[in-house]
Amino acid sequence: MLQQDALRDRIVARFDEMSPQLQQAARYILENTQEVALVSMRELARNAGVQPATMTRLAKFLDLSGYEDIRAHFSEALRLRADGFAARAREREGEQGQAGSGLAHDMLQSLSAQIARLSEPEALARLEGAADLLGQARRVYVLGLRSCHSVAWHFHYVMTLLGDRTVHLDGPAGTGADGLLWAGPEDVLLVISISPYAVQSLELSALAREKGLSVVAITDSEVSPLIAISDQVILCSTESRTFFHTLTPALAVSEVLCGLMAARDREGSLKALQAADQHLATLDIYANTIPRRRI
Amino acid sequence: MLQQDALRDRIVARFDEMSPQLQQAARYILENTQEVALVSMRELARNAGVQPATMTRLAKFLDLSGYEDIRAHFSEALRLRADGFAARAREREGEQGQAGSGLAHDMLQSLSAQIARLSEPEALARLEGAADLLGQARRVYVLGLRSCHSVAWHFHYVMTLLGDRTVHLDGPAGTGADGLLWAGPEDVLLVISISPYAVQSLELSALAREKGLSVVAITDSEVSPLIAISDQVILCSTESRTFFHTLTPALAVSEVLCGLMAARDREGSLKALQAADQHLATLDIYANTIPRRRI
DNA sequence: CATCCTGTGAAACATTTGTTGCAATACGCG
DNA sequence: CGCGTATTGCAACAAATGTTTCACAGGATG
Repeated sequence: MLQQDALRDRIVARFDEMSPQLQQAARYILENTQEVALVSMRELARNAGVQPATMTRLAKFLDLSGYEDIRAHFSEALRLRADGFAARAREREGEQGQAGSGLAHDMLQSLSAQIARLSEPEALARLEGAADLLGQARRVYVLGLRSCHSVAWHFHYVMTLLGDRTVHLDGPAGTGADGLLWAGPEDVLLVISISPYAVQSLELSALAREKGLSVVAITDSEVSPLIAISDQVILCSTESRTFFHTLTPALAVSEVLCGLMAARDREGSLKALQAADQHLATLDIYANTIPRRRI
Repeated sequence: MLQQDALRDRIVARFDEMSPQLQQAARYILENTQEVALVSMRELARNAGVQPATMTRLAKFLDLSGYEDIRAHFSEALRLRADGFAARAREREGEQGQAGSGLAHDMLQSLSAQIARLSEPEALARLEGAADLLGQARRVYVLGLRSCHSVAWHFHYVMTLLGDRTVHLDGPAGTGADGLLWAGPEDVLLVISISPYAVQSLELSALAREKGLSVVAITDSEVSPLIAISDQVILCSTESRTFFHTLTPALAVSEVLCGLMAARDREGSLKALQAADQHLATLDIYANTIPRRRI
């Protein structure tokens, strides 16, 4: 256990002052950390050869309000560890009076973990597979509606800098779907959709499939309706402590896909980017200082 | 998840036969596996937005004797997973040297770290400050062009679900800027811009400032031109191992801002979201299965 | 239209949980 | 030995858990 663990340290530090029974309980906890999170206090006490009350007393002895605090602590530790998340101690010591003051911190930690989880071997394999498919396509149609628009658009935008192979299936006046008109079996549809799934995204994906396109899906669950009709699926978490779903992991996925595709053809990508740079330069799109006002 | 997981597979396999409520429960379990082991059934049900009884019913549906079987299974999985963690970490170190194929892994690790860095005290303080300012505004104008469009739009989209205070400064036919016409000192401009900075973003921000608006900026550097004209600045890294900049941290920031603002007024937010849900439901925007084709 | 059926929410249920008060015990010290 | 203190076990407690039951709503079927 690499991470700093305040509670664990406290137990060790005060171990000598404890009564024999408390020591027995404490010893068992130290040696079976994860059990604390996984079983009830009574069962833990049973396994430790100790009375249930002793666990409560141990908690009080450690200046905690009750056994629940012990469990909460080790639960959190286990959560983080199972996340495969590089140990980052959560110091909850100073809970500010403000409601939701720790929210930002929690959200960011959680996002960081969710993205880290994407770098597990299985997810990586899926990313590679998807990049393969997208890389071979004659044209890549990108579809993401409502909340997923941001991801779809960003993917399209980046790919635009690398060439003109991508088509964004969106547009004013509901003409988005028209883009599929000339699509065929050599093409690929990249669809991003999370629960609740926009009907139109599902319909268009099904249509694309019928037209013979391959389908790559970025979605949120193994039971997403997109799974059935997709050749490659990338799953990303959307859980958030807020009222809404997060799209940050999905965006990360789309950026990785762009990165992988660009890496397949370094030469071409560089040349394309130079062309894009030049194009944008002649249009005076960018600046580094606040421009004086043209009146 | 490398290991075979019979129960998980069974859930996925029989998902289609489930009733909507069962599906919702099953979906949550699939996406939050570890929570099953760590919290009580009732709490799990609460988080999944489902009645406690539904969890029991799900267990029965899966031919188990009760919910306890589900928990036992995922507990065991988590136990194994946590045990295997040390080994896996060592594996990960070994993989580092690989070229090309490690790109995805590197990118994700790096993104994870960048976001984690945002939860440092100073960044958190800035986030709180920005949320304060945005929360007090009569109206929030959101501006993000080119690559930053995705972030701006996502912020606007989420805030739309919470009310009608935000105005997205973008639109077809170059009319985006017109939105500022009626803006005044009680309003706030949220501008997202990273290097290279779009001229128009800078111009509009300067204009907003002249009209008396407060300015909150999400940008990438302490020497960003936006710093000079902003009341609150949130810095986020855009470094990436690819040819392009990453916007994932910026998106994370925007989601945190949304989260903070929603948390200030839980009541109002919940009510607004319910209204939005109802609105979208009556429009039949969403579905959970691929719709049969309307011919 | 009546009828069945399935899916759902709410309430009641027995059980288990974590906690606490109290008596029994062990132990140190004069 | 006697006494006081600290530790322990036990039993009772309220709160929660997981389960079951029942009634109702909505859709299909005859």
